[in-house]
Amino acid sequence: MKRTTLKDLSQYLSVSTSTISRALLDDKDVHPDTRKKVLEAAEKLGYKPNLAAVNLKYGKTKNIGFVVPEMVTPFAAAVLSGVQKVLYPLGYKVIVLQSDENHLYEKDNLLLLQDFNVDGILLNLCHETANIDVFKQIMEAGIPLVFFDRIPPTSLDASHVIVNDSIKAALMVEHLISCGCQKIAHLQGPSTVRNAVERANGYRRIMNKHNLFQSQLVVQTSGTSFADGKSAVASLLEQEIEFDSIFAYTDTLAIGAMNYLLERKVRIPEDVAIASFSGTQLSENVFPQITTVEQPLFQMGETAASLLLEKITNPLAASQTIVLDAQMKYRGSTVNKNTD
Amino acid sequence: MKRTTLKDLSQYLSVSTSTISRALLDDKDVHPDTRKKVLEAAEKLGYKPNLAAVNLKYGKTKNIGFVVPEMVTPFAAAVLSGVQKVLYPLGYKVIVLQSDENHLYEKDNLLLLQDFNVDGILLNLCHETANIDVFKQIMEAGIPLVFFDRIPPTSLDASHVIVNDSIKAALMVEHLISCGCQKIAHLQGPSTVRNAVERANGYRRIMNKHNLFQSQLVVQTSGTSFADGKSAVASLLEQEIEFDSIFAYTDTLAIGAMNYLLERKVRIPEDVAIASFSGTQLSENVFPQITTVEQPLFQMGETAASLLLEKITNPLAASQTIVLDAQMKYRGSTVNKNTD
DNA sequence: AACGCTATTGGGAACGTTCCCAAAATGCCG
DNA sequence: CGGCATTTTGGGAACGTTCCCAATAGCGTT
Repeated sequence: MKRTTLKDLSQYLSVSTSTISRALLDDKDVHPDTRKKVLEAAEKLGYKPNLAAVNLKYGKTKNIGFVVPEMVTPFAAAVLSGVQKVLYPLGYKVIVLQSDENHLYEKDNLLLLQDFNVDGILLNLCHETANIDVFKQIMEAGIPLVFFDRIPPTSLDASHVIVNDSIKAALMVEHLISCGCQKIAHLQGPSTVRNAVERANGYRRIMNKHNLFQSQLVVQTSGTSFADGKSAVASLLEQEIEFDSIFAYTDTLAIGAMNYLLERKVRIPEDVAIASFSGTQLSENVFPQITTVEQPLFQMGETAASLLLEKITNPLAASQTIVLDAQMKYRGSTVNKNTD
Repeated sequence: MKRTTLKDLSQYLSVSTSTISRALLDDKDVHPDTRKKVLEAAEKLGYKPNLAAVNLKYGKTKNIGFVVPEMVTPFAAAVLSGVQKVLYPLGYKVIVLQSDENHLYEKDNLLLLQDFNVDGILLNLCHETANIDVFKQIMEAGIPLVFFDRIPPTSLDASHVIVNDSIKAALMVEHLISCGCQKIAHLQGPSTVRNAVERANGYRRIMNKHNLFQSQLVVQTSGTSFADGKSAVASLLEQEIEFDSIFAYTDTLAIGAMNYLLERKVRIPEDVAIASFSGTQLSENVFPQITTVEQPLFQMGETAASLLLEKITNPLAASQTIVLDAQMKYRGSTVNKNTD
């Protein structure tokens, strides 16, 4: 069961390991005949290079860390698919870690990846500022870091992939208004996340523009779970704050809120219209389907992976921030609100 | 920026690399004083062992493959958490691969992992029989394979983790009957998956027992997506087959079906009760919440990882099949069906 | 003081590659 | 056919560990 090594091939063919290595690596100066012989023998003996040895030699592990707050939501999974699409054909291995929306775990995860000696890290962070020191330390250790979706505030010298949150949030609020909504509640998400703030800014801008803004309509949640969405809308009801629609930071918040309302026989969208921002399949797999800003998640993964590769192959490459275009999806949770 | 190596420490302390290695590995015969010195120096110079070198030395990669049909459903994510819980503290790296419910991709993934020289593979397969040869070949190459959830039919010498599908499915059908259901449709899922067949068996047994079985009530879907659930229930409606409830192979099928019915103003559970089998968060995050057989997913991951570790540390360890206990969860999609 | 223990240390091979450098083989020219 | 350039090959160091084996130091015994 022992793996066949270069040495085995060398013995089998009575040719030095140097030549074999060259033949296998498609080196120019090796005789076509010997190359052919080598390739055949390799095939026959089932030779597979020992990656540990190669890694040792090159000083690279070909491991990439992928750290996300959670994976129970399809968000990270969709991004991961894009990442894998780019990275696997190149022989990279993607190591997935979940931080459980806890920056302490996030720190552990990052340090673990550093121990693993990964060639680079793709990160969707769970707290904007908590681990800045860790990010810095890792980058100083020569491990490139690329952020996607939720990025850190200070300008670390790292690449980022985001969407234009503020503008698309603004468009979504305009849409709600065009549906006849006036009292648009906003479930904002944690203030420790840049995204949430950006989207809230877009919301506020349009609400002000139409002279509809009321601070009490904005509910800040501590997380982004379904439960957070529920408790947010519950608090609105409890305080008897009137609202005819909801714009939520994520699909999960929106769905949590919607379910809470449906339990109370509130009609969607007739009584309350609902819109969100995210782009996971979730918004399509509930009833009614939720109007949302759909982010190009697969593309986000591809882009982040490409940026990381750039940094890996050339550590001096300039950092970039790529802004992807998200799409408006109008669905049952908002349209035809007033046709009853 | 160069990593500090044993040699650096050796030079710094004027002590041989052997001793340093011993001190770091907690070898018994090294003087306490020198050990202390070594540990301090290692700390000070930020020594991290080069895993590539260690792997080369030991002939292990400490990489584990985790291959699943998809990750957009929280199922695999929950199992993965359990796997990580067990494996990460031991220094293993988990490489995640998605097969997109396509056995050709599954094959590619497995071969990729073999190229990566992983120490073992955790696998939830997407087709029972298609890749048996690949499984065999990989196991013959000395890479242990542990199956969870969907396992292959023939008795490969591999460990498995499953739940008792048939019994729990039966219990669920009994529950539906106790809710007053008589015409229980079953969305079966692909016949190429053992699970689906087991659950269908449980269903059929109880239906027969109560003399309720009608073959037309069973719809076999080609996949397990939301869309499959929709089209399955659509075909029932189209054929004008009467049903007062649905028992679905997975949460996704159930939800797809439910949404389709809700769109058509069918009341859940009053007109049609719905039950499923899975245990993902999905069933709780729709309205009404879905009655389901909840599998212990985290535990499934832990168990599978432990079984794999056993095989890794002792290649001659006997294969085991561990059957976990799933829990019945009664929720709004079935209870109080007849209180209107 | 010589001896034999044990506790501690050092030297160096080995893991499987890659690649530099030198050696050998080949081809071509006059 | 000698000499030179060019193609092709081989030897062996290096990557950073671990661990076997040998060497040394320390210490108690007689």
